Amino acid sequence: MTRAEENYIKTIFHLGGATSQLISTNAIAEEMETKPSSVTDMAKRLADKELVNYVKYQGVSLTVKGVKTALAIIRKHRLWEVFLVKKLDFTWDEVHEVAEQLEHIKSEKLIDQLDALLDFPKYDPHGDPIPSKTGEFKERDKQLLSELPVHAKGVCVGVKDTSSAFLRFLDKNKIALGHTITILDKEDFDDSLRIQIDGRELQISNQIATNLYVKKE
Amino acid sequence: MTRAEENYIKTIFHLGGATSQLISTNAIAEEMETKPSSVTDMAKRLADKELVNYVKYQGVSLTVKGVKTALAIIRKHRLWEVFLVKKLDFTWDEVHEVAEQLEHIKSEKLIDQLDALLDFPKYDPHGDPIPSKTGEFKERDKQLLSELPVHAKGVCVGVKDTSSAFLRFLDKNKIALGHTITILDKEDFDDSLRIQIDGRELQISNQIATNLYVKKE
DNA sequence: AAGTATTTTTAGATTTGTCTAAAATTTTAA
DNA sequence: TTAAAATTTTAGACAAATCTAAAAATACTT
Ligand SMILES: [Mn+2]
Ligand SMILES: [Mn+2]
Ligand SMILES: [Mn+2]
Ligand SMILES: [Mn+2]
Repeated sequence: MTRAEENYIKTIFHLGGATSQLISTNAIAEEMETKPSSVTDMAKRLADKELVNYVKYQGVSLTVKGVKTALAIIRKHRLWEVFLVKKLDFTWDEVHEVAEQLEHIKSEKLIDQLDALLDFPKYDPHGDPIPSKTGEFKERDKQLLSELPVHAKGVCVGVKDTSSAFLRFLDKNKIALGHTITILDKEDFDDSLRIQIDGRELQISNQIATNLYVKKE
Repeated sequence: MTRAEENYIKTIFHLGGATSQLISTNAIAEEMETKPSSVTDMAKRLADKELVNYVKYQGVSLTVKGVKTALAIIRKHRLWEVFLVKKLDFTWDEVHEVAEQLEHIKSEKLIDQLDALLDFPKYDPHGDPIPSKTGEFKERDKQLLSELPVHAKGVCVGVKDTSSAFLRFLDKNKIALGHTITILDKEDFDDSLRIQIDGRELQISNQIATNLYVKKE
């Protein structure tokens, strides 16, 4: 598989998962910052290789083979992200770009040994689950902080927005995965929240609360 | 720089080093298992980018910029090889293929941190020197085992042939870098050697002796 | 249900990197 | 110093991946 093919497969998985729902040419083009005509060309190529089901004018969905491929790439991407943070002192806003390159390295032994070196991590630095070698993959039980009622308590387990800007904002405010958050108050006017985290009190906007995943407890 | 360009630069360095000696189209094609016409095309592209001096019908040599590029790639290749052996339990005959992929990953921080993680190694698993961040690069003081006189003693510091077959042969016979070798006897007929290594006595062919580097002591 | 807007595909072009076959140049050897 | 041999370049083609512009199909709206 070429790098371009792998990137398309990953994007299709990202947009549609393992479902048979057809993903539109336009949606893929948008996500990959390319043109719909390029997507059509690739859709045909991937269909030839039996990685996607392609229905003309309707879109594509991953085949079983396509899903397996996507999970293998995602596994590599997330393991590399863990490596960069745990072993090479990268911050969680720096890892994605490099992992985008490393995920295409072809060596089964490399990824198995990396997994072992990192002690078989279950989640990547952004809280996303790492598929097992055989493609096992379960989303964590989580919800957006904004969905929690007042006085509820939850552990921070992930981020929805993975942009550098958002991640650095969280760093600056010392909000990290693993911390427990209690909702002290909700402002009806703008849906902002007063929260307690790590002994501190903090006022956060709705935009923040709709991009932080917590596990209710 | 594209991956193909990087591979050409690396090959040209491999064949001609930093000298201004012109490397022929044919030699490059042979080394890269491609066709001379493809090499000509690439020679022009690299000349446009001022990475090589290209003299029509004569060959190419690296510019200063080209040498700098080559050393950066070689640095990455060799650091990754050390990583694979030291951190991921690869054997020295398995690393090259994967390092050929990893050497093209673009991230300055990645390679600097890797260097630190490995404790700033000076040599790769095959005894080849690792260029510094600034491109400092000195060949080690070494000679072929076959060039040593009878009764001389030397420390094994590198291999000339880096094929899997040769490296596994050395493993099988417990000949590793760092071991001290004493030449007990030389057979005139076939230039085979009787050597002492690690307390053992061993008979090795001239083919082995002309592919093992030692540092005389 | 027809007409308009949107989406998707096709057709044709471009870039990178490769190839084969033929032409040009250089090297070797009589 | 020519002729033959070897090397190198050119010309033209091809595959992958992309683009633009135009045509075709689908979706929306009145
Ligand atoms: Mn990522
Ligand atoms: Mn991630
Ligand atoms: Mn190598
Ligand atoms: Mn090496």
